[in-house]
Amino acid sequence: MRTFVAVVDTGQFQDAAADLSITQQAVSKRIAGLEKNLAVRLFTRTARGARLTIDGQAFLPHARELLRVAERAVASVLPGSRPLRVDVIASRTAASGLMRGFHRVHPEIELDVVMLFDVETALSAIRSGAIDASFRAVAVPGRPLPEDIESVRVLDEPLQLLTGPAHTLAGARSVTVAQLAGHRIWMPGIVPGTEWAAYYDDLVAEFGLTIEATGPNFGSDALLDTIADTPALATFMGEQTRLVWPADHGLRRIPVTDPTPVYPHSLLWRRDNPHPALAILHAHLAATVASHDAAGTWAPGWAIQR
Amino acid sequence: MRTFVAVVDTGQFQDAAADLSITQQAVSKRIAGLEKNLAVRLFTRTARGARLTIDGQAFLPHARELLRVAERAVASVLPGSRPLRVDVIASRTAASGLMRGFHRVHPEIELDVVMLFDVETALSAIRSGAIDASFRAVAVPGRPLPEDIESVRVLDEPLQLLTGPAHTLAGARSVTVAQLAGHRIWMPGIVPGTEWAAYYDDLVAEFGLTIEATGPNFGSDALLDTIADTPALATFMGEQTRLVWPADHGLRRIPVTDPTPVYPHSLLWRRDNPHPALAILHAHLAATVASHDAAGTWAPGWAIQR
DNA sequence: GAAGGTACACAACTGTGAGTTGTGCACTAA
DNA sequence: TTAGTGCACAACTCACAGTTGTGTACCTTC
Repeated sequence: MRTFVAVVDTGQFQDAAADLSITQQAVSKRIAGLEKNLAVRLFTRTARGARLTIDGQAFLPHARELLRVAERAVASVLPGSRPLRVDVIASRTAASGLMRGFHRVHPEIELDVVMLFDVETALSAIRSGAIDASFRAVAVPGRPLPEDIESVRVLDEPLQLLTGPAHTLAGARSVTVAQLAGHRIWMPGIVPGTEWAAYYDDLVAEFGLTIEATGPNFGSDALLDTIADTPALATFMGEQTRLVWPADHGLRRIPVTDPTPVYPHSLLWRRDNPHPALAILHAHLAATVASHDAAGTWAPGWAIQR
Repeated sequence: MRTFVAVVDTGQFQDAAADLSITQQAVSKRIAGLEKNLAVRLFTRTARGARLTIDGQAFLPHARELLRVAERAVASVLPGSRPLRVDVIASRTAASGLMRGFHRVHPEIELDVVMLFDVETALSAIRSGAIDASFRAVAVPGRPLPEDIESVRVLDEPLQLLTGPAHTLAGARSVTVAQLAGHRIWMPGIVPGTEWAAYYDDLVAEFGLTIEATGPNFGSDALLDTIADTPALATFMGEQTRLVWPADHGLRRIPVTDPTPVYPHSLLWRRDNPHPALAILHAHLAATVASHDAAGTWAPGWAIQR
């Protein structure tokens, strides 16, 4: 591809060869090989160089695009000034929504979004420099943030109840936390020891809910399937979580009140991380993000910032 | 890249090897080579397979994108069902605007836009099947359309006068064609024998204008530069042509009236071309395109459809 | 804790093919 | 014609991708 583009840019096999520091014959072979693979003639050879055929013209923008993508791919892991690498707690949560908003405002900043296992993994990744920032809930009891990690609370995401159409509460406009006592709430895939587990442990302890956090996570499809079909089962879901689900399947999202449980997202990063885009990310979040610990909401005591 | 993605998808070197019909050792070598080139570890090897490192996670979407682009690149020249290939008379004209509009409405249709030399080249390319359709002005005198080529007039693009800030007409809200007599109008890069030349020949003959079509085309930058700096010089430009030019440079676009010269764009295609997207393109253009030969406009006699 | 199984890495070997040099041919310009 | 330019073909070399064979680490099972 690089050779093809070089020939297009120079207009000659010979000059392209010089650019690539190989012989003209090698360029000839590469182009011939490419043409053979594609079963198409890319250049018309003349005595004054090479001109693109129509197939070559059609191929050219794709070739350039390929080189661009390849360059970005390499840049994504380049130890030097690689794209800003941000860990989000899960796709389709408020955190990735925040990152989408950031990308809209700053499309020039290259981003790589990854998803790590838990806050511990995220912290060691931040400390090692493997990632630049993480959206997580802090600080889980018994795990104070290290000295060199900074954090700022950026968003409280209200939890909603998700039920199937046959659930007792399916018709409610909203439910109070007290009303949820006695109902089975299913949160599969919550791994003990993670911040999710700590969050729901506190929620259970505070309001006497029945949360079944057991069972493997077979993916959100399986979860939603079960919720839709089981009248006695409900689950919690972030307000901003986008369901990938046929709209008419009868799933109901019901706001929870008195108080509204919110999941506290903080941005974590290493104080001495020199990545220029990191400061822009703080500034963006500080400017765009709603207030937290609002009246009528509940978050675990360890997350409340004094 | 394909190997990397295969390992990610299967979670194991062995299964990836089976997918690719090579040995596990070859996969190991390929991944090791990729990691060496990138100077980064992509997988953590465990006794139950391979898991992505953080660098690997960041790299993965780029790798997938690269494969997608590569596939599209091959498809762009695939003799079978390749993307619809359309020739436009020049970028930044109404024709490419039409194609952008078509792409907005039908993003699922793969397009390749090329620019051929003149209507003759376009016609032979259409007949040979190298391209599927072409936006051109027809029918130039002495060159009737072949029997097997169909055409439909799709757009009349009004010409505007483009002047520098010091030009006599720079302050005018609009000018009549009669007012242009005696002014120097410069259209470099118009090659004799092309449909552009035929168009301007007719325009000159009809209204007694002075059009200097001589001189090589050094690109639109050079043209605009000269126009901006030369008080006695102006040029024509399509109303929908987008200038890539600092807005404050003082260039003036002045509508021309009594009558408004319009450049007649037709869509040409081979009657028996079976490409499914071609019919969609006709239908789209028929539905969205404004009327032509409107009152108060002028087009060459050979272009008027009876 | 020993035995067996799984999964990846290393070593040695082989063959393809990318690159090289050398040359030929087609076209252009003087 | 003649000289010059530009790409293709031929023969050769060697690097390396892929193969077989083997080693090692780790997990599972009894």
